[in-house]
Amino acid sequence: MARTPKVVDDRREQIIDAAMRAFSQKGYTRATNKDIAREAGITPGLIYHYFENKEALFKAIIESRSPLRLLNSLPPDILAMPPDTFLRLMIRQVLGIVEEETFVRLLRVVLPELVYNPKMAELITGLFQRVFGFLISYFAAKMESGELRQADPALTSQVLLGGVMAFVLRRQIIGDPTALRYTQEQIVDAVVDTVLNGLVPRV
Amino acid sequence: MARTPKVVDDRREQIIDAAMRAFSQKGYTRATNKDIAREAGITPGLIYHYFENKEALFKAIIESRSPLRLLNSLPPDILAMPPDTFLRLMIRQVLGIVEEETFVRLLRVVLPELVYNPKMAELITGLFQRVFGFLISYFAAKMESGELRQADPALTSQVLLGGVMAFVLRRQIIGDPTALRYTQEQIVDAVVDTVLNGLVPRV
DNA sequence: ATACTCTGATTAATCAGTCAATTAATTGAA
DNA sequence: TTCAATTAATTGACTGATTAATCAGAGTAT
Repeated sequence: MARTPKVVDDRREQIIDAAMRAFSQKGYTRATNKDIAREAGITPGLIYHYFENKEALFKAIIESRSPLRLLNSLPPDILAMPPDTFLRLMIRQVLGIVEEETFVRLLRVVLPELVYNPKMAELITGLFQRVFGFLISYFAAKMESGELRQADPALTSQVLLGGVMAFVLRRQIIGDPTALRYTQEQIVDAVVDTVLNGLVPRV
Repeated sequence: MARTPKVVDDRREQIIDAAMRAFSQKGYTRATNKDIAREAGITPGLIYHYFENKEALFKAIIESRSPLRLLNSLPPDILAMPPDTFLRLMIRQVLGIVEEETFVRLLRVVLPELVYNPKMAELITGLFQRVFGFLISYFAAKMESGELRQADPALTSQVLLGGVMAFVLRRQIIGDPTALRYTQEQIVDAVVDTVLNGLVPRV
């Protein structure tokens, strides 16, 4: 029996979804075409009707599932907000998106590949550049205006976002129960509070 | 011709080194026994004289190359030091070890495996637990004594070490040139300064 | 009819692991 | 000191299993 009559219209999307699940569980090399096909409810041969080869399928995942809404989903007047409000909003937003199941799955696919694949590394570098650029220009403006004290905006951004990202890795990739005990709100509070007020007591 | 007369005494170590290089370049699955053998200057068959199988070789890498000297290499009286001195010393030490070629190579081997292998994740969880435990007890003590203000020591530790680790990942795994522009000393300064003094101006 | 979708059998290549054969080092008996 | 016997290290050819990719033809819609 061949094609079950239009069970799914968009086979391409369906295969991408299946591949994402397979890759995120087993990794690119270990996930076989058979795995992907089983996950998508099709036969291995069909994959090659929609994708040139396995690598093209991988690239399609990255391109079609990249989290570009990250910055666009922030309110437009955010740059004028005071640091406390801005950072809370920004980090809450980042944490929310980045800990979504979809993104975590993408992370699990990309992270291992990142290690061996310079092309992938460049891609991620570019993505970071945009997020950091946004934060850096905010910090620079607020340090200029005196709302924040003078410091290297780039280093500061790295420490801030790095702190968040490392938390996400420990929670979602390592699955460390200690790190999973906290709510996203607690994490936002801790990061913002630490970075803004510092640990040294204020007199 | 068979065995070249005692060119190397410790074949086992030699194979572990070769495997580490091969795995860190291609990844566990993609690196073949042939690759490892070529890297070690031997033939594939010999690997099985020293290791039961490929997985056992992988485990041997993890066990024999784990960075346990990390905490032991700190001065014994460090816990009594004031926060500024302590953190500088601690972070400089961590950064120094963690950005060594050996450790970076290990990181490249472990990180991808971490994503799919729960056993590996548990192992890393345990390792983190020890490092964090050390930092947490220090923070707790200093918050108690009033040298640092009250906060959740665990969250604070995570933000601090997370900030450093994320920096390392961006530099050594992604190889982002922007992040590589900084010296280790600059990173130490930025992290310590931000976390201790905060970004809000002191009046 | 025609064009598109899909299957499943097949192919060619790769790779982890095995094994018999070979060589080097070690031992110890004379 | 000599050298035959023994033990250990090493090779490289081989196997059996797996897998990415191909393809001819079957099924379906228009």
